[in-house]
Amino acid sequence: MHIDLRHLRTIRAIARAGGLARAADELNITQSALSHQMRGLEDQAGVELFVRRAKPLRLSAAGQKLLRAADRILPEIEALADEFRALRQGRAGRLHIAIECHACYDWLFPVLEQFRRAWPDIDIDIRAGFAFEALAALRREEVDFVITSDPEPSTELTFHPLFDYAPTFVAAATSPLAAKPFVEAEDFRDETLLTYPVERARLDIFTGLLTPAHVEPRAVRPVELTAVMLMLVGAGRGVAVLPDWVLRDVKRNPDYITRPVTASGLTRRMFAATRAEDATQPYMAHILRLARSEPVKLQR
Amino acid sequence: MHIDLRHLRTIRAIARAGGLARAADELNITQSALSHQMRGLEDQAGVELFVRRAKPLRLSAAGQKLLRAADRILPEIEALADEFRALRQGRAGRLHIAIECHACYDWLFPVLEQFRRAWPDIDIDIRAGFAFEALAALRREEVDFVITSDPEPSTELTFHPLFDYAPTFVAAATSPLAAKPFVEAEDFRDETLLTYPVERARLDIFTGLLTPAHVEPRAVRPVELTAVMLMLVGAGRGVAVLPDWVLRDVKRNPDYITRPVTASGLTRRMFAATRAEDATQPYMAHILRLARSEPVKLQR
DNA sequence: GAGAATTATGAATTTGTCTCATGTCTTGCT
DNA sequence: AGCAAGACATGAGACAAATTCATAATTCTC
Repeated sequence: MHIDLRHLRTIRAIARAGGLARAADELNITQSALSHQMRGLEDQAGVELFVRRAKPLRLSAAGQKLLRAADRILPEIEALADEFRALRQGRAGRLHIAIECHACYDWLFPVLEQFRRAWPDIDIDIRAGFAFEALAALRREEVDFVITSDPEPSTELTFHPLFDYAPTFVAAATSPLAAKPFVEAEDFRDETLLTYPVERARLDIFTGLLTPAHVEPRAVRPVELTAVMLMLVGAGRGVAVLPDWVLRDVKRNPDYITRPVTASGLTRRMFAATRAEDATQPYMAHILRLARSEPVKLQR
Repeated sequence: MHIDLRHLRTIRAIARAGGLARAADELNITQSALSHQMRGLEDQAGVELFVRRAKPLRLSAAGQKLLRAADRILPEIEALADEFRALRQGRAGRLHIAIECHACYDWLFPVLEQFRRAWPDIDIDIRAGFAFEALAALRREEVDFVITSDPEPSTELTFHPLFDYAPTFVAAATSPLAAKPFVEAEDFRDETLLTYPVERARLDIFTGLLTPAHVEPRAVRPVELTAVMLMLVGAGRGVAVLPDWVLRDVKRNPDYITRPVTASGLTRRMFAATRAEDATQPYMAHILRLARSEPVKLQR
């Protein structure tokens, strides 16, 4: 059977207008077309849709079933069209985020909380960016927003600078290194270094200091969670290098000391990557604005 | 926007099959057609429906919305088609009944109760047939089944004989007429006659006796309900002529007497009228069978 | 029962959908 | 890295279907 949305619209118009002629007017087609159309459906379905004998035209049992179906289905189609419109206008959309940076959860959650309120129709999700190549996933549209500190030149992707941060050394207050105004590569030789469990190429302390200096810490211990890492540091079980914003609370804690890495301090820049085509979306502009301002508050 | 059920079926097949080519196979259509089709909707709606860059093909945000809509809407269409099929096969249908005969409720309700159980998909309704021309309404398909004792020749309508009944005189046991073996026209001259509030042409006692004999009762008092009528008769406030099946209980009640009307008794035949086209429907056959057997039980 | 209004019908036209042939892109293999 | 295989895109033409136009047939109203 070949029921079609057109038939639903037509039966609805006929019921509303109370006749083919008026309904045709309403739908901006000829009365003839409606007659043919309904006739076609009647033939296909093998049922009478309305009682032709009587004026005003009345719907038959089958016609009423059709009408009820129309009243249920057409609004759904309308809603779908609205959703598409919203998508096209950028009111709705998808924002699946991949973070290559463990410590970024700290500022990302507050950012998303604000964003969610402003853009209720955007579908938000976060995918831990450690199991896969985040930028490749971005290119393949598996995610839409990647937080990374390693931009790579690309015409397809846009890298939006978010903020600068200083990978900062943190140790227990009892550490001998507390005596130094800053730490340097050699200082790590006898330390247990606590890091997130990712490849060294994505760890600031290795890319920015230890790898160029060819220094290997006494031990490198992977730790998943920032809070656990800080706990271990406080207990003197190791030292760590973390973004400054993570250490905001720790700086005021007498159990810890924080020191710049090298005399001048390391400086890194955090980026958000999007596909170039998406970069103009209003909601992208908004989350970028939030992702620039929110972490800075944490750094102060 | 020109969303169509075809698009819903297609997106569903694509999601199920995991690609245009396989989906095309499933729908018995070329891959090219699907490509064109989806492209057309994308152009119209101004949204991307799936991520083409990656294999296996994945639905975009918009595509997923479309798919969800399809999963909600297509089953409704299926259900509608099923209903049409039921209507065509005569499993479903409408049985709106008009009765011109007040006393017929007595047997009609038990009949409908049985019928309802056998044909749950038939839409049953009763419309008191007093306010309008029942047979005209039948012709105009405002009702589907008319209970009447006045058939009129028609090619369009079919009159199915149901059963014969005897309009029977009933009075209080204290009535002087109790002495007579039957009543005749002259006996009404000094009586208050209780009747249903309908035109005389539809009252058996007038059409069958009083009008031909040119006898006018002392008074004619309209009463709506059969039970009330019998109560008034029992109290000696009037006499009535009612179908025999209504008087089944009264016959065994010493407060009442019942007598044939005229020496030979009146005999009338009850009919059910349907449109000729409907007469072959299986459910019509069923209700006719019930309407023939049930009243006879009441008459015994 | 004539006129007005409404629906039905048939042929022609327009519109839209599908297929065919082929191009382009992605991917997986060596 | 290059090539073959698989999968989607594209354009032109064939085909089907929906619509229109013109007109006939109903039904209702006065």
